[in-house]
Amino acid sequence: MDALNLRDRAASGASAVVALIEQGIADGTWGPGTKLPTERELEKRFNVSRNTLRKSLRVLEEQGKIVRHVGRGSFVTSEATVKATAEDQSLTSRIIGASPAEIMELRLMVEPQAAELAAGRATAADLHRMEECLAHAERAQDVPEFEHWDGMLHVAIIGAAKNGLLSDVYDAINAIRNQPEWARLKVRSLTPARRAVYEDQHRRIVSALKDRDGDQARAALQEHLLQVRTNLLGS
Amino acid sequence: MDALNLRDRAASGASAVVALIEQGIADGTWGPGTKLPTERELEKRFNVSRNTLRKSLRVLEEQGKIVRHVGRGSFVTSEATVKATAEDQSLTSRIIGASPAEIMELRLMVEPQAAELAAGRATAADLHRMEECLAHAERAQDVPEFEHWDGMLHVAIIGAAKNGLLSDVYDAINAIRNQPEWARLKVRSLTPARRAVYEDQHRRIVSALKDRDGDQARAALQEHLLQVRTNLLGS
DNA sequence: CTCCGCTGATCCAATTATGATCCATTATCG
DNA sequence: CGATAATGGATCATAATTGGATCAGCGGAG
Repeated sequence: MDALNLRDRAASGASAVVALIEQGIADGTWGPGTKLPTERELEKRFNVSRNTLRKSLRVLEEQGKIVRHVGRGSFVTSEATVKATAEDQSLTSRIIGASPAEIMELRLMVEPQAAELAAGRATAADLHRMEECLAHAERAQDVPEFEHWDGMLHVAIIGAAKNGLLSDVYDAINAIRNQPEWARLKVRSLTPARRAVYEDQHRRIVSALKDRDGDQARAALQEHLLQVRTNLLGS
Repeated sequence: MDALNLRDRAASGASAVVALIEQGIADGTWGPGTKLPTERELEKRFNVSRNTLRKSLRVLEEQGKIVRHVGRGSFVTSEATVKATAEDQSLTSRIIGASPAEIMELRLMVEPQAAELAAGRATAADLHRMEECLAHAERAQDVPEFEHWDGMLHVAIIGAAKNGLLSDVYDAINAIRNQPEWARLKVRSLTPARRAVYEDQHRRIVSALKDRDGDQARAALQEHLLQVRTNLLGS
């Protein structure tokens, strides 16, 4: 089983291929007017059958993002990149238009201090919930599942700070974090080794909270987030 | 929130799973029209049998929160998504319901660190805007006018941190200045003596920013906010 | 003990993906 | 020009995926 096979990922299928190609157009891999690789090439690159690949290309063609000519190839429309970026910004602009760098910066501002507060305010139920998130995360079979419980843990920590407004704000941030684009970023950056590091850091954070050690909790969470940021965005 | 608690009482029931999935939809884990993991995936993730999982899904389907198609999968309803996004966008309205104590706590978390960032990122225009706010505030004839320029100054400082997401969040918090209840609280607490103290603190903050002294800026803003909190809420 | 809910297993039906084959059009080169 | 290769277009039988449904068994609550 090739781990890189799209086929055995949860998000496999034609729509996933559409997203990948859209991203390639958006990020400039295939600029305006350039020729895409041949279908028989893309089929191998994305590890899908040619039929599936062709279905994806048809979607992109109907969206006007590419044009196809028999015997010549498929080409990115000149306005496709404009469309793609405009779409991205309209879909995500409101609160969602934040860059991963901005999000991580905000999280680094808020979460460590929230952890410090949580150390003094967390109830037994809060701590227990965190333990459960830890357990679930460590039992997770794949990246999305791990991410799910990872997110829940952070939510639990924020919640333990007993500031409803803070929780609301964090929920808004979390909603951004769950955008597909951001998810892709996370999946790419989460190697098994890094996941092990995260689990260790998580344990340390929760441990500090259980010890009611605010300084330790703040430091541990800050260290964790700095690690996450480095892994996500590079140093 | 209690969903996780329910799970470990050896009674990991269908209702608990419903709550978990509802939360996943609410917090954006499974957002707009996205496809839920397959039943055989969710059954493993939540550690329940497929029958139980399916019972939960049926509840969610009857609530109109998801739709299911044989051979395709289960999808979050756009209606459910609207609810989720509505939650995001009504962040402002929820903030209005937040207590002054919560708001001040959040401001104390965010603003000092934002000031530290602003020290390194503020443009000449940013600093000039702050100076203007200072001048206007000191020339203010009454409390509401002073409050206006006071608020603008804080917005300017946040803006100088050059984090659009942070600015958005702060704008939402700041919107509360228009709320009658909050305004009344401020009017009561703003004596001439305190206003003089604020003006002095403001000057020190801006001065530190102009000196590019992040530590000083953070400390000054923190001191200021602690003072404000004390005046507003009592020690 | 009985009842109810959860489990694990099995089979079914709808949908999608696959792999192979052949066709139509265009590009390349002698 | 003409032959050949390359490329998109199309179809089909088969396999894999996924929700739908049922059933016997098990275990705790009443």
